[in-house]
Amino acid sequence: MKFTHVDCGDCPIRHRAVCARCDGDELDRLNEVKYYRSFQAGQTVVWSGDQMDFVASVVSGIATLTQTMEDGRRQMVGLLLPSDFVGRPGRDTAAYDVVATTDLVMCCFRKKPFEELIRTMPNVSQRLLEMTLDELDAAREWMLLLGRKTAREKIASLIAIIARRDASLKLHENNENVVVDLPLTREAMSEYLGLTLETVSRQISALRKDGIIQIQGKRHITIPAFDRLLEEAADDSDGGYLV
Amino acid sequence: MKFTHVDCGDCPIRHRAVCARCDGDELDRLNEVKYYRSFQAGQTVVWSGDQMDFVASVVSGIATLTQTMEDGRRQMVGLLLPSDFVGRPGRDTAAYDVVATTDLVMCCFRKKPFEELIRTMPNVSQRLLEMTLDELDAAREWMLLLGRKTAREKIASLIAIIARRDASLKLHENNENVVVDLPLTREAMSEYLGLTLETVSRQISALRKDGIIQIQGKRHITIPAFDRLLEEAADDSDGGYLV
DNA sequence: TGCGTTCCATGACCTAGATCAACCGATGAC
DNA sequence: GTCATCGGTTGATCTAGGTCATGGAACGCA
Repeated sequence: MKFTHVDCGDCPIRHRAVCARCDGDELDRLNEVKYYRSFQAGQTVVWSGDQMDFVASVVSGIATLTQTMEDGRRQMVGLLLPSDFVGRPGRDTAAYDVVATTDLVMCCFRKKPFEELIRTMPNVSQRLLEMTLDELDAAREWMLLLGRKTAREKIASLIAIIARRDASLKLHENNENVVVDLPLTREAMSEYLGLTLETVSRQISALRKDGIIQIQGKRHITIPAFDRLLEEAADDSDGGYLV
Repeated sequence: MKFTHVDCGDCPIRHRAVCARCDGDELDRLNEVKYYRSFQAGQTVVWSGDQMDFVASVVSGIATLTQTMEDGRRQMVGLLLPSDFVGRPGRDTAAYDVVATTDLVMCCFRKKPFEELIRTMPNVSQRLLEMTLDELDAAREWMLLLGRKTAREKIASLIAIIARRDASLKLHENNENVVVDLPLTREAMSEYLGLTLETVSRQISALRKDGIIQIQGKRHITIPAFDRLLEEAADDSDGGYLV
């Protein structure tokens, strides 16, 4: 068994997802059940409770997983950035609303045959286990945020999380003047953080007034000193620094 | 390859954990790296950041996973009941404090050889994937609770969750007079729910005054009508009913 | 028998964040 | 060119839950 790092067939990105360690034969089998789908910003990929006959990884764009209560209260429970994986082998209805917040391209795998591949390709099931464990860690970090952080800390944490995720693409010298484009509306942020959108808006303004962040337009943020943002986030996780 | 449901060697329970589908040979290999550990109530299994050279499943008793911030704020991120699994293949330091809240017996597997078994025994890695996905679902339900539920709803949800978990052992006719023994102190409940222990105490009193629950002693609870508790919990998940 | 300690309940008060409301600029349809 | 909509900001006010403080029951222990 070869262990090579290769792209997933003709996917435009090197998936963190399902095939990082598969060899040629295995990729052929994955490719057989693979197809692409595109969604426009705002479009719903699936509604909670609906049939979901595929699993997928994000190629480009951003999507959210959201839970809704009967009276309309909403809580985001997952944020899908490029290379993230959605879908649950072994379940055939979606447990959450999946919504594209920007234009979105997903690399989908038909569920039934994919489940068969998991059974017969240990590389795929191990990769999936690793990714799921990572997501569980992220969910638990998020639980700390929801349960114990103040509004200001929540905002600072969110900005730091997003900055870290797309920082892997860019280079920053000395963690100064890090630039982020928020991919979420104030409302989506409030659903992420368990706040109202007014509180989100106010706290962003407060961070700006205190010089922690600078804002150009509504979504474009410059962070003069990333360390100071992390202090505001009360973020003692060691993965604190970019790059 | 046989697929049989067997106990894990001489474990006193049928693990939901790692070996539900393994056959004789595979169980032998699991047994080679297996050992038991007991802990007293209150004892710490591992501290966050410490070496953790095993993974384990709970045989009896209850343990909690908790994250602590630098200033002492604490958030529980996992509640381990019998048959639950702890430990992260592929990491060698614990990410959370693991504390026994009652006397606890764990069935441990030495990490290094266990990781090897995952690589070579697809049954084990698939079982682990299923369990991790279940935990991720639970974590996301928990996020909804932390982010959007009121104190009263949080308490009702917690009681319902615990009732459901140990209800699988007992029989209830018609979901009436369900009995639960809370395995947690008021403080531990507050760490679970993202509240203070005073609020927990007050809300439990309120549910008692409103006839949703009855209390004998401090921890023993009778639920006259489980449906009414679920309404209080604002719990629209379909797994709502016992049994 | 008295004395800590642990766990829990409840009262008095305060504050962070929710709620309600007004307003602004950009965009796009007709 | 006007009007409606969407995303965002900010102000005024309210309240759920936090904070601080007191007391009480159960338990172990010398």
